[in-house]
Amino acid sequence: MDKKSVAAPDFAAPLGTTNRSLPEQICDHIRELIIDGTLEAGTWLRERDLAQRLNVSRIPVREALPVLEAEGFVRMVPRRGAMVTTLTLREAENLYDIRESLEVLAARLAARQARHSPPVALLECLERGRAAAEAGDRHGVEAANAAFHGEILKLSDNPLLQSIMKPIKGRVRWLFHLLPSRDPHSQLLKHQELCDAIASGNPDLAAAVAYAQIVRTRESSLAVLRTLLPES
Amino acid sequence: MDKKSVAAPDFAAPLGTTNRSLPEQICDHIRELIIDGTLEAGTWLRERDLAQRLNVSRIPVREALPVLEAEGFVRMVPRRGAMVTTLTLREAENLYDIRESLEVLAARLAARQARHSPPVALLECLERGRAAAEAGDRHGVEAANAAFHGEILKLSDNPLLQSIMKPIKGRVRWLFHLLPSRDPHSQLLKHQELCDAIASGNPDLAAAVAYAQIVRTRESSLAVLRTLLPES
DNA sequence: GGTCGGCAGACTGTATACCAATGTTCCCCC
DNA sequence: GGGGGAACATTGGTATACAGTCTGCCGACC
Repeated sequence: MDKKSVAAPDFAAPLGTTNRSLPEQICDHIRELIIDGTLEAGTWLRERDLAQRLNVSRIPVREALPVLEAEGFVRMVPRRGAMVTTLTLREAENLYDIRESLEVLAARLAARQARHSPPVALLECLERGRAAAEAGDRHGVEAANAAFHGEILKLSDNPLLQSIMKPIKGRVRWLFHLLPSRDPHSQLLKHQELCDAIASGNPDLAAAVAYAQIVRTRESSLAVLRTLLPES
Repeated sequence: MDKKSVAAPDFAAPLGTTNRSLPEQICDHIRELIIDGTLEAGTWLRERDLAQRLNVSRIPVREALPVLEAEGFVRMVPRRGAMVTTLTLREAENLYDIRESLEVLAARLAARQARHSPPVALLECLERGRAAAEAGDRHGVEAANAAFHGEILKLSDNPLLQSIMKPIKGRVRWLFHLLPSRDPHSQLLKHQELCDAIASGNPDLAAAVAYAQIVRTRESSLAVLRTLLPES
C-alpha cells in the first residue's frame, strides 16, 4: 500500500485569534481538510508534523486527534499515529441506519416543541436556501441546508441528542462530498415538506415525513456509492 | 453555592500496568468514581490535583477530561477546570428519548443479524444472569445485564452505533445507581422476552418489544426520579 | 455602609525539552 | 536473493516553565 505522508501544500495555519480553544480549532481545521478531500484516505497524520505546520505545540494536536477518532475521521494506531480512514459502503449503510433513528427523533421532538413556539428560524433557513438557489449560489444552498438541519436539532431541545448528532453530521457531510451535488430544487421541496410537518405540531406526522425522506435519500445515495466505495 | 474541592479519600491510584492507554484508564477510573457517587455533583476536578493523586502527569489527565465531558459526566469551564455535573430530570428524559430510538434500532438490527447466526452469546448472558439471581448475587446480576445489552449491540453489527451507545450506557448506569435496585426476577423476564424476539429473526417484533420495555421502564423510573432530581 | 479598584493566589492553556518503547526501513552480510 | 540487525522515526509519557485569566479578598473612596 502506498503510504502517503501528510500533504505538503495548503496547510497554512489560518488559526485565527478567536476565543475558541486551540484544540477545537485544530480539530475543525483537520476535519474540514478531510471532508473536502484535501487529506485523502490513508494519509498518515503525524502529530509533530501537524504541530509544526499549524504553528502550535504537540499538546493541542494530541487533544484534537482523539476527537477526530471518536468522530470516525481518523484511526489511531498506537505508536504509529493517526491515519485518515477510508469510508466504506458498510459505514455508509451504518450511518443511514443511525440517521433513520436519530433524525426521525429530532423531527418528532421538534414538532412537539413547535406546538409551543412556531419555528420561525426554520422558515428563515428555508427562505435563505430558496434565495441562494435562485441566485445559483451552490455554496449558499449547502450552508442553508446545514442550517436547516441545525435548527431542527436546536428546536428538538435535547442537548444530548445534539451532542450525539454532531459527529454524525460531519460524516454525512463527508459522504455527500463524494456524491454529485444534488438538485437544489428537489432539496428545497423536501425541506419545505418537512418544515410544514414540524410546524403542524404533529410529532407522528413529522417523524413519518422525516423517515420517508431519509429512506428515499438512502436508496438513491447508496446506489451511487456502491460504484464509488469499497465494500468494507 | 458550596464549592467542594476534590474529595480527599479513596483516590489511591490503582492504574494497573495493563496495555490500555493511560488516558483511557484515567477516564474509566474517574467515570466509575462519578457513577458510584464517590465524586458528588458540583465537585471541582483540578487536573494537577488529579494527576498527583493518580501518580501521572497532567497530559493524560487533560486527555481524559474532555472525554468525560463528551459523555456528559463533567462540564469543563475554561481556565477553571472540570466540574462534576448534576443529573437533572430534564437530562433523564432526554436520555430516555435517545434510548427509545437507539436501543430499538439495536434490537432491530440484532434481529436481522440473528437470522444468519443464532444469538448464542445472548442466551449465555441470560443464563448467567439467572444463575446470579438465584445465588442472590446482585453484583453478578448487574454484570450479566450489562453484558446482555452489550451483546445485543455487538450483534447489531454497526460499529457506529456501538460507539454512539458507549456514552449513553455510562449515563444509564449513572441514572440507575440513583434508583433503588430493581427486582432481578422481572428484569430477567424482560430480557428473556427481548431475547426471544431477537432470536425469532423478526426485526419489527424485536423493535416493538424493545420499545415497549423502554417506555415501561421510562415511566416507572421517571416517577421515582421526579422525587430525587432537580427539574433542570 | 456600600461599592469600586486593585492585588495576590490559583489554575488552566500552551510551549519546550527530554526519555523510553516500539515499529519501520534499509543496508550489509551470508 | 534472503535474513539479521542497526539506525531511524514516531508516538507515549514526564517534567518544567511561563503567560493569561478567573476568583476572592482587602482596602480605599464615595
